[in-house]
Amino acid sequence: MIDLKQLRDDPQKFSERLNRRGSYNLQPILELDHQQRQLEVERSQLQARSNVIGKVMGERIRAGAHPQDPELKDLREEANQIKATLAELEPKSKELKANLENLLLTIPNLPSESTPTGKGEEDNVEVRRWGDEYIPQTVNLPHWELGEKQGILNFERSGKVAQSRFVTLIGAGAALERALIQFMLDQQIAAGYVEVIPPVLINTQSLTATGQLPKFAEESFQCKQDDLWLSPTAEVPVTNLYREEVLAASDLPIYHCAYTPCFRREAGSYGRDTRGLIRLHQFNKVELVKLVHPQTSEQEHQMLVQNAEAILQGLKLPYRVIELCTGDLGFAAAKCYDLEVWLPSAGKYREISSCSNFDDFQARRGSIRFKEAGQKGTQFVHTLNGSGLAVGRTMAAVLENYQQADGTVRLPEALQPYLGREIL
RNA sequence: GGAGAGGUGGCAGAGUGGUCGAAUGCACUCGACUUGAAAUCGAGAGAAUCGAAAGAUUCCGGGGGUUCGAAUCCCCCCCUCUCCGCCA
Repeated sequence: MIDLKQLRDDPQKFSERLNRRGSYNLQPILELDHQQRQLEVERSQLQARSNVIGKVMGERIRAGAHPQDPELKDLREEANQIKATLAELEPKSKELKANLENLLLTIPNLPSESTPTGKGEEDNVEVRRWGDEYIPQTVNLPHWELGEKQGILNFERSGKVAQSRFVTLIGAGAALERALIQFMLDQQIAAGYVEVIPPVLINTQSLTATGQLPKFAEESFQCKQDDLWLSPTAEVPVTNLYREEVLAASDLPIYHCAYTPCFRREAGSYGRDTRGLIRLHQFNKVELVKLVHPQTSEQEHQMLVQNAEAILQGLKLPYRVIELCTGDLGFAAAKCYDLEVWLPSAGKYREISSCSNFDDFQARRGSIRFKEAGQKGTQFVHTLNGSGLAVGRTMAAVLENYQQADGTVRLPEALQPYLGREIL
């Protein structure tokens, strides 16, 4: 959530920053805010008088006054008047507040100063490339053909069990998936992340806090009977572990890694990536989540990206780092780097990790605060997260980049100990 | 699913209609004592909103109600715990 106070104090500057993303009309928010505050002044003055009356009557009665005394009767009548007026004001005030809140929830985060300005994908900036020398020189089978040929991936039967865009991993395929997960977790735990296995059914409040709701409801699977949703990413449950908490400054930074299945409806992606492991309704991911002191969040973000890169480097998979421009930035993000792995079947780099800094946007929506010892008041933490990595896409990259002329796959050295073999 | 108990400040835990934003303990801050620390003693200190400030309002799981006045009484919902049932 954006900071209403900041918006109010300097609407001009605020909308300039926001409009680097696209065009947003903040006028209705400012107007509602103004009305709401006026009403609030009126309401609180009446309430103050009512409180005084209550206090006075209490004192009199305890001092032995009779409730039927004329003086008390007058007070009681005045209080009843006030109560009637308040009863008219309150529904209005509630409605204003709700409308304001609903509007605020649809405004995306401000891009950070350093985020490049641009309209869309084409304006993203390549930051660096790694591992050109590992790009295969020969033309190989796409991973889904290879996987089906080897009998380690099965899409057809998965469609029977669920729908299209689901996969079943079989034999060495399942083992490879587990090995990748284990490898990723081992690396991230060594890098200082504390592993968690969170719920993957999550409530509406949690999705609202991290920014998936209310705007992107059609992206998630919902269990309507229970107000629960299937987690689209571990970002949601892990960040929400700390929702509505006041942490001690000394608790920060908090680093978590989490392996979870992720579920996405992929509404509106008909016809895109219809084959293979690239775009599924259910996939596995190892996620990195950080809650940090605002002063450190920029460095923490750089480190987070490096932690994700370390997995690709460990697997010797060629990749590049892209910084997203303002137009391509996710709803809640202030700054974001994507890691894109080389995918021979596509002849291009494909996203395999997205590492975002949300500043205090999610923390404000979820009320995740911290307190500096000895200081008054609280501050919002900064939240960050990134994939470390998307497991299915990593498997696709391994199968394609490590394919040999005879149709076998020579496993990356880092994975060999996990699988107890060199060739797949 | 059935029966019972409970949800109070960062944490623990009192409080059953009026001066309760709330005792007490822990943790926290400042001061004294000490070479320093610990221990001890004294003082301070909840959060949010509006306000330049003084101050005002709100907050005792959530929502409604009774009352001049609700943490406290009534209704609904959610959550946690215990027992029973079922189940991996």
